[in-house]
Amino acid sequence: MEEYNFKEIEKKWQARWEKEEAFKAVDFHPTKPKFYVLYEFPNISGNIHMGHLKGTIPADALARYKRFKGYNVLFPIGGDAFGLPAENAAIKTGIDPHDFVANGSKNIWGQFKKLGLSFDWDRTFCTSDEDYYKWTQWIFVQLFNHGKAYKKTGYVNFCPNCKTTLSNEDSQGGKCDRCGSTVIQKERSVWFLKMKEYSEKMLENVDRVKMAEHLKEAQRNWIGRSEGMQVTFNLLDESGNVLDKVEIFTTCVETIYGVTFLSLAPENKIVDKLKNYIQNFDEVEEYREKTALRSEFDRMSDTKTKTGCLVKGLQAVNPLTSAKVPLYLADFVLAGYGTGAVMAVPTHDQRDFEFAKAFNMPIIQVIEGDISEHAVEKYEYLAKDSRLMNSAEFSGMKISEGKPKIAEKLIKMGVGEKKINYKMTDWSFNRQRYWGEPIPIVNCPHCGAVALDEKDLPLTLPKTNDYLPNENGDSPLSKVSDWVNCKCPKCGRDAKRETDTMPNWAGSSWYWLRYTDPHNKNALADFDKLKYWGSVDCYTGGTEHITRHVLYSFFWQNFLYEIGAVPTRDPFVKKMGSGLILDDQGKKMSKSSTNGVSPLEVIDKYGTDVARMHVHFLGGYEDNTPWTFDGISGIVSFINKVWALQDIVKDGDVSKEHIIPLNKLIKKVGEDLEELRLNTAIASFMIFIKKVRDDGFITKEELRQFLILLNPIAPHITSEIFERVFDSQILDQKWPDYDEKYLTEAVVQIAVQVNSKIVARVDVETNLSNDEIASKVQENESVKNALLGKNIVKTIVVPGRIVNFIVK
RNA sequence: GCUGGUGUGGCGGAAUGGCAGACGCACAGGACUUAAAAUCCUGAGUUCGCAAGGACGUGUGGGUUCGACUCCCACCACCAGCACCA
Repeated sequence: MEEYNFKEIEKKWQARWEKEEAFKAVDFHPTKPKFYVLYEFPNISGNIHMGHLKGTIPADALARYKRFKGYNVLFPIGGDAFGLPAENAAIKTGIDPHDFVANGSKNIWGQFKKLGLSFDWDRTFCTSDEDYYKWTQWIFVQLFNHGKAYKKTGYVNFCPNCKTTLSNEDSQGGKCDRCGSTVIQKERSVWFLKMKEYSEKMLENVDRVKMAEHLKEAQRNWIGRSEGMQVTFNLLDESGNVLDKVEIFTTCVETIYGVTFLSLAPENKIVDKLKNYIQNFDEVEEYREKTALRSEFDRMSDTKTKTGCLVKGLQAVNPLTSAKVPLYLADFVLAGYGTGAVMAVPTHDQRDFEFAKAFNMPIIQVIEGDISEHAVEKYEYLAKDSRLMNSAEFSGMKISEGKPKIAEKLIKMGVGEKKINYKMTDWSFNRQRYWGEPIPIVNCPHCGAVALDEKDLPLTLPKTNDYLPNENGDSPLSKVSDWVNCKCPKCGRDAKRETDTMPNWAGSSWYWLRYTDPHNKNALADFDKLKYWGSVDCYTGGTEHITRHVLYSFFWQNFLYEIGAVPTRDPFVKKMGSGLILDDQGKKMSKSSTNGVSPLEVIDKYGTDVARMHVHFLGGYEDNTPWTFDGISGIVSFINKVWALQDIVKDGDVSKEHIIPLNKLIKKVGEDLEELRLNTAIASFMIFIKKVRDDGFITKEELRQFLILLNPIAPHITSEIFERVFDSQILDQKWPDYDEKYLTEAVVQIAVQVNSKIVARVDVETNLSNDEIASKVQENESVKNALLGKNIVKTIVVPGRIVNFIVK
């Protein structure tokens, strides 16, 4: 047998798969059940990197496996193309982003083909294709027409480097998601999508979709649900007349007897409303101006120093105690969360504790615990279920008992109601960028904001060669005046188009739906096709998108479901987060990392099957694994052994020597593929091949089954051997079944223990009963000796594994 | 700080509460070879011992159990998410 020429053979099969369109998904297949596997489509930029290899090949293995199992598999690919790389290239080199994407997608898909990925190439598209973004715009119009998109002026995240507004999701950790610059706050008029309304539904998505716990937790954290109470405090003037009221939000209503002041966000409107009663309004204004200058990130990163400003002339009344307490403005109180006002309980909230110390405020302890150094905080006293004190009739009660009673009293008095707050805010949706979907809105001086009709979509992006915002920070589109000036679709008078574009996350928030019907001209996808393909059964991709893209996806799918555009609420049944390939510094391996290894290099040197298997073998799909060439020789040697099976193949059905190893292999590999635990699947292939090589033969039937099992992991070599030996296509084969009765050997070695200490290992027939096993092992000399003169008080038998005699 | 996760040889990593370290790499010895590479065989957790064999071993300390990497409690370290969210 000649050596395995991976270069030639892998190329041959890749060409054949492409020519024969081997992996086309069939809409409405008459007999096969559907299975939808999705890999997070790549950003159209340069070349593929290790992250793509790590992310795609397990999905490919799953897709190939499910086809053998008789499923009609949809495994599509596309391009996330409205994004930074194309725009940056345009700014830097003047290349038209349309061309950049056309070339870039061709390049990256070509490289995917070299990975031997079994995509349905008939369903590809980029988010920047006109007949795709037509429907992204259509979704925006639906959001607008259903009151889920609105424009509002206020302080929003702004990246001074990218010169664009950003959403919270794009500013995680106070850094711009695209360039890493520190995000500042800027006042602008911004389009928002009412994502916050969907908080509960999105939390339900999080619960339902199968995902690793840490991913669910990250999402729950981001949505930030918190149950509490909204309580009304009356505001009085100096002489005690009720002027107004202020609502506060608290999750710790049990501490209400310990309130010694209220803290308001500097932006709180009540201050303006009661301006005339405030004696130090100059001071108040000065404080507000000072805090306005600090960016929100600044305010949040400096948590040590507490600043504030007493509002003189006003006081608040604790509804339960009637105690009059002062009012402060404090910049740690965020205007955008809850009511922008909190009750301060210095003994049970560390921030209030520090504030009270800084401003010499009185403190009242209402829950037992040591308050000499720190406040006794919620997580602490709740865990202990401590007792209340200084709380009138509730004193002495445990929190678990007192808290609901205090809440009930406030509700009865009409000054409190239960309330749920979320950290997640509405999605700030427009960007001052060229390369994005134009927002299909016309601003008419008479009709206001008017959405385009469906017949006028797509609103295409005009060509330009000026990709920078103007000096006011308006989108580059604002400079294309013959595009901007238009007629109002409603009244026909002169109007101007919205010139901002959508964020790069817009197109990715629904793309899995389009794959079900990518060429549809009349709808985002045919409803029956959406129904047929349903939710994505397994969605693989990076974990870095878990609190961005995946949450946006939940949001949009919920909305589309509610307006009847799609038949399912959950976009995905299961979401798997691909681990990272790390470089030798333990950092994410990327193109920019100094010692980044390109998958193309590896393929060139070792072949695709080896590269794929090596990455699988490095570790679990969801684990981060450092890249190393160490160990790749083991895979090379395995592949060579697979090739050499052709030398020892002989005619015949499954032999009695191999029937058990083969059945075990079928079971193990199938289970591992279901869970994408491919490292252990590979280990079991190695064990099997060792066995047949030791025996010096493999029968044709055994080889047939072996090649099918291995094909999802090493598709090229298995296709080639199959064709050579069986003169037919492996893709037409069915996944072999295993038989329970061939999973255990007739005789197994079990360990015999006396008082849990191993004294012997004994071969035992597997068909014996527990009692028979116990007496059989006692025939063994070492066991006999160990039991000599002892009294067996208990015998534990675990068939196939262990016998333990407890003696006295 | 809060939340979630992880902790196993020299390394990557296996183990439904039942023989810890599968499989692979690296390593050592051997075969083949003039030699090397490749290939094949053998060995190997640590430690004491020439050996037979013994002791100790899954981050640390306790517990439950006939039996714990696995379950429970406390602690430590690392990774990730959130972080003045009331």
